[in-house]
Amino acid sequence: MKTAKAARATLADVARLAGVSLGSASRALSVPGELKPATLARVLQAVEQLGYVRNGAAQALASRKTLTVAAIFPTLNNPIYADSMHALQQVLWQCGYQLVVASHEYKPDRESETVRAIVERGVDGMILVGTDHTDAVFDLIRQYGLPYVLTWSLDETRYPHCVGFSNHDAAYRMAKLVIEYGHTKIALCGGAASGNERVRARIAGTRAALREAGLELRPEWVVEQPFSFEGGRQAVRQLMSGAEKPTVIICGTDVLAIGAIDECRIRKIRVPKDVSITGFDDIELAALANPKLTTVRVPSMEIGARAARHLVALIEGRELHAEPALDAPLVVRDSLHKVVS
Amino acid sequence: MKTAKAARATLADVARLAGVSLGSASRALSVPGELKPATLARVLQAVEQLGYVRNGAAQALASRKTLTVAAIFPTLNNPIYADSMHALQQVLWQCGYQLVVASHEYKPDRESETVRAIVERGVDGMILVGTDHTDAVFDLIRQYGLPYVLTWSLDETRYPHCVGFSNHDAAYRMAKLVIEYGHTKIALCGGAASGNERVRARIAGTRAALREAGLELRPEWVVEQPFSFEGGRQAVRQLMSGAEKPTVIICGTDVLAIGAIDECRIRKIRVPKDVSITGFDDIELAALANPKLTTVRVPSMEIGARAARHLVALIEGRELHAEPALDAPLVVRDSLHKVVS
DNA sequence: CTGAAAGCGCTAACAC
DNA sequence: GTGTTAGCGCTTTCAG
Repeated sequence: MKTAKAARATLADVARLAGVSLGSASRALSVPGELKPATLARVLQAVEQLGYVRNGAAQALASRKTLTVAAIFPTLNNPIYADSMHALQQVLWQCGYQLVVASHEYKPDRESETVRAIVERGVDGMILVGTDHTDAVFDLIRQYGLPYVLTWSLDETRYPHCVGFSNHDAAYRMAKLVIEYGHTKIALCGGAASGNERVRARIAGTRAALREAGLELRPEWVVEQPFSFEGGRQAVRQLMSGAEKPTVIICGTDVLAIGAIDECRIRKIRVPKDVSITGFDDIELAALANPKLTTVRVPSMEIGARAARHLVALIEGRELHAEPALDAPLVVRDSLHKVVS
Repeated sequence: MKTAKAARATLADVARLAGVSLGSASRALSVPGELKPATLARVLQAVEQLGYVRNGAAQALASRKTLTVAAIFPTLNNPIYADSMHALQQVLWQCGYQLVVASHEYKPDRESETVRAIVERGVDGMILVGTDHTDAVFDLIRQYGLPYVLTWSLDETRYPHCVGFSNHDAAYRMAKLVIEYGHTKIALCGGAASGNERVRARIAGTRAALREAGLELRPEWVVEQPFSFEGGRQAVRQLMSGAEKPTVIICGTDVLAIGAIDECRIRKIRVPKDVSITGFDDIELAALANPKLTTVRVPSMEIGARAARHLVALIEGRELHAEPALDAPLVVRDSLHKVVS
């Protein structure tokens, strides 16, 4: 075993020990095919002997490649993003890239600061969630010609490198189903719409379906809550305390929906008997909730995996088959009931 | 707005525009206090005008600091790790560090490959989960004097930079409670013990409590399953199909426990009436399960936050108050019943 | 307080 | 094939 304190060996050390030039040593590691087997072997042997490990900073500086990409998520512990990041990282690893992650907690300012810090540190590409970002964010990325892909959404943008689905359409289909089940007293619980085209698109999709059915959302039945169990609870308190109560609450995310269900349980409001509740995301929890959640299945993992592959292709200048819009099918379970009248 | 194609401005460009030397420009960004306000202002103004952004690779190469740390988790989408990573990232961001993440999917080989790739890419420090790692991992890290902190566990190590709790003790306390509730027919469902001192310590803690009570684990009631809902389901199938059945299944994680509960529901085995089930982790889901899970509360977020602070202190050579063992209290809910005999 | 200059460790022409 | 030689963009002595 090597002594701990030894300064990290450099490629020059390797070259010296192997009795070859710096250039050959470098080539041995990057384009081994271009070396005579004998010299290659000597370099490799020296590498082994010295326990040589490349210096990424030097490599990045000289080659202008960091072999690193960044992903910025709203938050890292939301299961949908955790799943997506997991898939993302797996694919990047296969492609030989490292993953830097950050989160902005839904604060636009934090996002641009984060992008700046990351561009500064150096990455070859970037993955962002959603299509709605501040000018500061786009300016920073474009100014350096950094390849980037937008995820989760196809709404409100014409940028070609998007990996996602139509939130509008998914919400539209869910609302259609709700209406088909006979509901007319419909409430909506979403998150903050500002800087988030996904919630806007979902609300718009819902509205579109209602409009077609000649229905309308009452302003007092549209509530905006943070994306948390508590947010869902709060929504129920607000929505189910008035004189007239909705027969269904369409929630913008499963987390909200599950919080809402739990609050109903506490208040002895039966779901879906007294009020139906729908979600969006289809996190694992959705199938374990009681009642099981009727929701929209968002392919988080696939988004991550595809985004990774697409970004790497962009970075490496490979041919890009355009990404197809992903499916986000309705998952009909138990939390949405037909209205009996 | 600057033209998109412009090559990234360098510090030399800034210096030239500001009419100062490269050195002064550099100092303006790193030690602004040592500059005459007037020159500082000129540099800053040039930076602004050029839209200058530091080149991290060059900075890292020259300063031998990457301002980046890596965290390697078993998997990124397990909620306990996602929570921990979230807290970790938040604190690192405050400290001015970026976070590189990777996962090894519980494969020892993948872990060492990952560590190697990360050391190569360059980080100032590293966070690992658990104390049990292959020699390859420790050699790699120590050879370069890379600061590192171990998390989640205090068991089976004497390394001073650990942020975690005693899994042995927590499991011991849970088993004590189970015994106190009158159970004697006790089954255990854990994950793979190899390369994972947390599951070993939990099993050992459980055994210790049983031994004190003159009880013993029957080999056929100790099952090893992957950490997934399906693993928990499988455990129930295995454990509850024999002639004699346990009255309680102590699960090594909440995910396992919730899978087990769900399988019981499907098979009409009442929990906790027919069989009690306990978990470990206290993920959000634990309180939403039906019945609510009796479990051990693992402070995932605090582990992340403390690990980040500790690692940064290590990197920056600051004084290190030793980290205290964290609390992992029992959370008594509904899934564990007293045995009525 | 500021300028000059020597690298940091590696890649990528370019010759041989 | 392999060696030589410029840099990559920044930090950091060392003078002044």
